[in-house]
Amino acid sequence: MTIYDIARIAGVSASTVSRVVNNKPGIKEETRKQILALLEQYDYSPNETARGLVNKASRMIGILIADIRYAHHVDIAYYIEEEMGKHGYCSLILNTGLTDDKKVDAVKVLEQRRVDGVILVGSTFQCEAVKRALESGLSKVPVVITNGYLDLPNVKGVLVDEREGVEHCVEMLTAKGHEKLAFVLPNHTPSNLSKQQGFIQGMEKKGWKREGLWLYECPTTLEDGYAMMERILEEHPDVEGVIFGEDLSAVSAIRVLHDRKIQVPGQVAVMGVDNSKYCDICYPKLTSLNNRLLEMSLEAARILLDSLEGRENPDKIMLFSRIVEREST
Amino acid sequence: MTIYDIARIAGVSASTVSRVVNNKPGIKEETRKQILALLEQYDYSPNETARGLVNKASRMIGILIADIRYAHHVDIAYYIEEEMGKHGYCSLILNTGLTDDKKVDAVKVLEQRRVDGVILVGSTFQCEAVKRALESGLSKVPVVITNGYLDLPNVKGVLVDEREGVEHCVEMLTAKGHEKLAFVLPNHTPSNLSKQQGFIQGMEKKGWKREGLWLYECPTTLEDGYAMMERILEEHPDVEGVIFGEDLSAVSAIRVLHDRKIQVPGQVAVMGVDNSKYCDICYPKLTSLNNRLLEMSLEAARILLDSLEGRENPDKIMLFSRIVEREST
DNA sequence: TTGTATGCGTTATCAA
DNA sequence: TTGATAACGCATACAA
Repeated sequence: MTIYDIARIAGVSASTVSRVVNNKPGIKEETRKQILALLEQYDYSPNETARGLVNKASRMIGILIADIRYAHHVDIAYYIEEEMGKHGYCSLILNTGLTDDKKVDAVKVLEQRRVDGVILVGSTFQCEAVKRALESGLSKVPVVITNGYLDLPNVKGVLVDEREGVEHCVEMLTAKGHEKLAFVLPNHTPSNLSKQQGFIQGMEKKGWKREGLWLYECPTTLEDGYAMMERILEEHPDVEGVIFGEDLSAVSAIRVLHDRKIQVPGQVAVMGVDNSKYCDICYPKLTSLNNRLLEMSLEAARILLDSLEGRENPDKIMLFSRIVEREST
Repeated sequence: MTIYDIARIAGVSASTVSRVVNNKPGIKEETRKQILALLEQYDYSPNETARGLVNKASRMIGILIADIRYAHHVDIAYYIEEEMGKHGYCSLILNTGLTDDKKVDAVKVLEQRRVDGVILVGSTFQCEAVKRALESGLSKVPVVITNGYLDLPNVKGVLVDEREGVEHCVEMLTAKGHEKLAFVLPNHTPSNLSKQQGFIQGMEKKGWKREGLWLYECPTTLEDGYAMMERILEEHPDVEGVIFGEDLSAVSAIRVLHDRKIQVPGQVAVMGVDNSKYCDICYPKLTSLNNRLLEMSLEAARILLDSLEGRENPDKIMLFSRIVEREST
């Protein structure tokens, strides 16, 4: 059923039907009613593809995300999809993984689909490869990156001061008497590296030497988190607190301590980052740095909508993280 | 940059460029090379919207999901997106919530977008409203529903025998000496109701009367799960086991028992359904009925691809659930 | 091997 | 208030 079909049945031209469909003025009330009835009767549904072609707007946005299965990522995707949906935009969600080539491929897909805007979820997209891909293919559409920044005229960033946040974590733990701390770095994203930076600076303020700090690296899985905590305990049996760069491995670490009958937080305090659902599920409940991912995603959607509708916004917006204390500290 | 632009620069016609772009035969090797170079040089990217219009195929599929934030839903969406992406299809993921009108709206959106196929995630879409919406708008495209079935010529279903699965849970628990069991029903989806049915039948086999069974209802949240378990303990202090229709509330229940120093599974055994990530995060780890959501989603994607590419498949495919024992039973 | 013409379903411009 | 016509970018049948 196209506007031509409807037009033929109604005995009018296609443009008249189009006007009715789009609620344009300048149509006699009588014909409008008649056509509206026909539209209803034949269950007419406008072809968005054709609209997109002539309007040069797909009313779709792209959401690039390393892996939507991470609890904090999925929340972001959910809220963005919901918010954009309210404004008539569909979301094309692409899981890219962490490798450059797949991220670039995903940008190409969005380019072919002629999305009207893009949201990059996570600082992993703050990299040269993505920057170049955006420059070549998507330099004309607004882009928002959460938890990162790309120096491109069409890209805006929503950031969280995770560096400072983790520094506060160090302060809080030492204030509670946990002085011998370790930090566990997840993937090498700019965001994670800045968390590590915060740890280093926090410890230096307490008089520790940079070289002597207990810095570790560990992938974002339960299994790796478990092995990580075991290793820390082996290498530093006197450890008094561990800050993990994300929640999932921290959750496993808690379990290690529990299995070994090491008091949490009595003997060893544990913290995560992301303030995800996992924090309330493990035992004891995990204290975590709330890096405001929810607010960040809503901000990102808002900024993208602003750009899409011609409203101005600053290039960078900064949110402040805060510690959510639970039972593990 | 369109094929016309490239054609003009190359001094050929647009159809020649189109043929090169689509790797069609019947082009002199020399011109092909020349155009390929130009395509590369000018960073040509075919407009999928225009292609979709002429090909009458969007190469997009729709994924309808009540709420992608549920751990088991997001896994499904992830695997479907990945699998379809490999075959050149983009996924339009829409969160519909549980109300009929929003589900119907989502179907309309997919209709307007002229998706080539649809996957409905979860038995919540097995309802009259969705059925009618599909009939009116999407009767021409293949649809696959996971964990449910709709009697429509273009709809195929992938099902899991959760009824039988929960019946086995009852058997297992009673075999371990937990005889006084309660069941907690999440939302009233067909899937959840069949789990409850399995519980009832399992208990009846053990000689219980249907009327005396301890049946409860509880939304899928940590808070509600906590209150639920408290209520069960209050009303039935002699309870020996609880089967929750999904994992999240079960996780909270475990915490209640732990807080009250009630041994799990010594005094009270707890089970969930979905075998989600949550099971490994809580303490003690949660035994859960694996309803094979991962395999189901891959099957759904495979069936949809088969339909899209003209291969036949049975209308229903049944998978069998199995219990994954952890520490809570 | 290549080009011309047409159509996909819309919206928009201009004329009536 | 309405209609004819031309785009939008591409693929394809047919002609050359």
